[in-house]
Amino acid sequence: MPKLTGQNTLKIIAENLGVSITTVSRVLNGQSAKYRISKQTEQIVRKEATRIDYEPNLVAKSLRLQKTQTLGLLVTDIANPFFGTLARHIDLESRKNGYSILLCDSGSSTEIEIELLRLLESRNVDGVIASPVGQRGDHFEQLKDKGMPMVVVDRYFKGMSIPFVTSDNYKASFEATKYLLSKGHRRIGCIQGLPECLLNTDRVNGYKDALTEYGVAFDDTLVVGNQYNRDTGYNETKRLLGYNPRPTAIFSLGSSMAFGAFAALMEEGVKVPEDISIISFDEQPYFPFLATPLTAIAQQNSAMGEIAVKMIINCIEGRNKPVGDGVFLETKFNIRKSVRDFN
Amino acid sequence: MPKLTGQNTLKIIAENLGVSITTVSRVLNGQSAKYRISKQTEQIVRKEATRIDYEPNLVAKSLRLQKTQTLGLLVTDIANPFFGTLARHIDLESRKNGYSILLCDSGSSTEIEIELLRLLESRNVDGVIASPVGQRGDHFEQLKDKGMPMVVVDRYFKGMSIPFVTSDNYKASFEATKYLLSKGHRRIGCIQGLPECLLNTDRVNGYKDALTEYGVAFDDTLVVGNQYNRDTGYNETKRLLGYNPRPTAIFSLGSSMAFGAFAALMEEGVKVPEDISIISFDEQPYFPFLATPLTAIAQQNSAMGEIAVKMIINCIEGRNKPVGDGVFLETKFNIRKSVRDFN
DNA sequence: CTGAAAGCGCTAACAG
DNA sequence: CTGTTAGCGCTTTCAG
Repeated sequence: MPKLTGQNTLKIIAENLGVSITTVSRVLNGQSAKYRISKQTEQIVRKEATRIDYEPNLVAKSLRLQKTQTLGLLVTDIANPFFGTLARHIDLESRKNGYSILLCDSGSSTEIEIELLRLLESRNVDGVIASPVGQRGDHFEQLKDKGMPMVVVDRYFKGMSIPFVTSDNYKASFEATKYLLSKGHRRIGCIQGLPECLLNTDRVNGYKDALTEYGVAFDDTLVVGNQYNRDTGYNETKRLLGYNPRPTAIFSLGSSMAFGAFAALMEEGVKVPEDISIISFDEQPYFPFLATPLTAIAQQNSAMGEIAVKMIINCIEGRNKPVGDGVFLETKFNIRKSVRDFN
Repeated sequence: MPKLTGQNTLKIIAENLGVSITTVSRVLNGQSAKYRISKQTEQIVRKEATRIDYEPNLVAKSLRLQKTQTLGLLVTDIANPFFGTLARHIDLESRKNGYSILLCDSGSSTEIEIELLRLLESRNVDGVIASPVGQRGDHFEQLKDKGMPMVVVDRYFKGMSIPFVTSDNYKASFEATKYLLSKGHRRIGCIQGLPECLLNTDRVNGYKDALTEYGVAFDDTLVVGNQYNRDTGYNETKRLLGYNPRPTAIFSLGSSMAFGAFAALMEEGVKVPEDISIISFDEQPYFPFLATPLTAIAQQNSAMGEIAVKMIINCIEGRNKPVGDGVFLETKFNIRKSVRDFN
């Protein structure tokens, strides 16, 4: 009696049945019609396959086809809910299209990022969706130039030739700042992420231009921070609190920083929004339930993931549908209770 | 001039150099000494490899070695910060040991879970770390019986033969409930997750036994809910609010449910802890900053991930170090402001 | 309608 | 010290 469990192969089925491996392969790949395989042969092959619970060896298939049906997902921190949500949608959408996800967390280290990119290449992923750590994207461009389909999410670079999906950062930032200005704020601290990152620059520019529109002189000492993380928000907020005159509002260019900022404020006993106002770029589900519900710019998380997958699959499968250079998604401004109205 | 970019192979190096593929393979795998390859040969091989920027084809290697250096990570929802954090540590620890992570999000669907398990098998992962959806773990046992190394995190099953890492759920729940009782609460609503899941049962039992210790009769109408998600917390809280007499406290057996519960309470204008108290099993970073800072049971997230990886690698590499049946990690009870003291 | 044979890129006997 | 050969499991010409 042939074996029932374990690693079955086409060969085993073929031997059990006395047909060729080729035939089994064809049947199981739905090519019976194409090769005019007799209904009867097809029947017995299928039957035997289910009987021994055959599972194709995708590694062998990958090697042969030079296609792994795998996408590399490179993020800076999968524990960050922003990327968690993104990953979820990327995972779902990928699976729908027959791809699996190889997860890589760079921990915001460029060095590791480079290493991981090599790993993904070595593992022959069909494409990579990445949210880069830093300012320079040379290693991304390099990989892309080697022919690896790539899509960048959230962050992007100056003069980058890689298609990307992100939010309309400039516009969202511009309007959030105008909102602050319209409420009478004139001295607005801005906690930024990676300074040279285009994502960041766009947000900062939105902030600046809004000030200009209101005839408020730009004060570069008010723009602080250099990392998209909680500690930055925390530390820079404490620094801003020491300013004289103290800013009346803080615009945080990321939700982790906003969280850190909020924590610092609470720790210092500074009341929001009475003593200081705060707005966050990027939303979190718990924002409405904080001690002071946070006003925030919500990004289209799920759309971002789905579009990224669609773009990369377009690249991979070389469909004619034009792959845009980049997509800027609309954001939603959720006004809550963290901004004081001076009017 | 030989090519410089693209998919290089051992063969290319061998041809460029006029040596055999075997030799190249040996050098690049650090077996020069073992095979007494001349320093000179080693030199030129290494040089050529870096010159053409050779990257081994891990798919081919996997097929040949019957080992993919890949771990399947199966979770119910990667967007949930609990799993996000877990994933992060699993990813880091895996990479340290030379493994990559194939991410699979079941979306809490058993059907998809089964499908994904087959996929992971098909992809020849060396092992799987899973946080199962439901009550029954048959498909997990089946895969394990086929010889797949497996470790279960967070959740676990009755009579399961798969090693697991989780928190000391019973004890943590027992003590949290006692805390509530010590503050004078006698009517304590309990929002549970999957009823038949052992993780849940343990937590419910801790709750029950604490009541018993305080001589409080167990009222099964007070145990509500059936899913580890926000909606459950939200809906069941609204239901509990309708009870007469109304419970004075809610013990939520998961943080997503606690979040939903908190949202429901705020929406209904019920004050925490004045009108009703709340405790959450499982901690979230934002809990201290909510409108009422939530008292919660913190789990050892990072340790859980690291231990899971160590366990699975032990299984895979069949080291002698005994792999325990299961590990129950200590929890930490973080007392904040969400429990009213009736004393 | 079916099969034999080659080969994806790699490692590991075995041979010298 | 180095090379030849076989083969991991699969798909795909090519041949019949």
